Amino acid sequence: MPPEQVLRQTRQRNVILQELQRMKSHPSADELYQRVRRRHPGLSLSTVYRNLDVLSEQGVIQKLDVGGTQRRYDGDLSEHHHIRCTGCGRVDDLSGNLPCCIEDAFAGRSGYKITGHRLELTGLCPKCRRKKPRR
Amino acid sequence: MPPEQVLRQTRQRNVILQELQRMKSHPSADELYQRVRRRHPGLSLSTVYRNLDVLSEQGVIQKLDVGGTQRRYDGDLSEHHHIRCTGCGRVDDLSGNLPCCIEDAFAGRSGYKITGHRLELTGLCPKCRRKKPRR
DNA sequence: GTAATTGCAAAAATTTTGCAGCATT
DNA sequence: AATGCTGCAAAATTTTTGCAATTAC
Repeated sequence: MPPEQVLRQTRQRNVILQELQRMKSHPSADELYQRVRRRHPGLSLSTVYRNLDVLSEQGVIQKLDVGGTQRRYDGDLSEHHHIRCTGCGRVDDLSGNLPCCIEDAFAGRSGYKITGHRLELTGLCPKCRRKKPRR
Repeated sequence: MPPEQVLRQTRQRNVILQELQRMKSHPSADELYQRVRRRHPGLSLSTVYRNLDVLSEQGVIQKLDVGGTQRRYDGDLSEHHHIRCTGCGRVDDLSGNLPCCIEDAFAGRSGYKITGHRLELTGLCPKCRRKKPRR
């Protein structure tokens, strides 16, 4: 087991974290970079990336599963949801649909006109369950 | 309004679609490309991309929202879900959580050990609702 | 014949990495 | 002093685009 790296406090890290926490939206690395830059001109984009990685590893922020790495395609148009294994990244289908009362309950106050929903469960698939009892 | 482009049948398009529909997983463009290549060596990756675009525009397949374009980050760790506007791409938060009976109902037969879930609703935000009454 | 489609190569966009110097502990 | 962090530049990855030739309709 690695000796559990200790995070240091740097101006860059602080500004990045502050700015992210204050933004209501869910910015991409570059959007955040543009913002942070105003308060800290010298800062580089790779520092933003590196900090977002570290901070999400530590559970201080979260990397949304939406966006990033490769886009995925599905040839099956029937209503179904997905379950993604956090161990190996494999994605399986879940049949069935969300009761629409749930949809309504969430959306009621948002002002949106709802057109669809997607539920993604995360977990460990049977294979990874066996492999890593920890985590 | 553009004159509604007519899709043609090409060997490439057919193979790409067939292969995607037959795969149980949710491949990325490149994974699909590697596969399709075996049956159709000359085919190029850009053709795969272009077809995936066209086919999903036509609603023949779906582009999963997971992955692609830019990764997004969230400084808010509390349990909440998101609603994404299909008009302008804006993402808002929805507070509240999914009753865990729902989680169980979906996951029961999957063999996964569930660790989390993410619900993403899609719709038109108030602004886009006003702008485009159509679509 | 017309317009959609393809392959290729080049470009764009996004993310990761190597490295030398700097900063925090 | 030790090692984590930063900036920069370069590389790697993923996706898009221009263009001339080909193909479906």
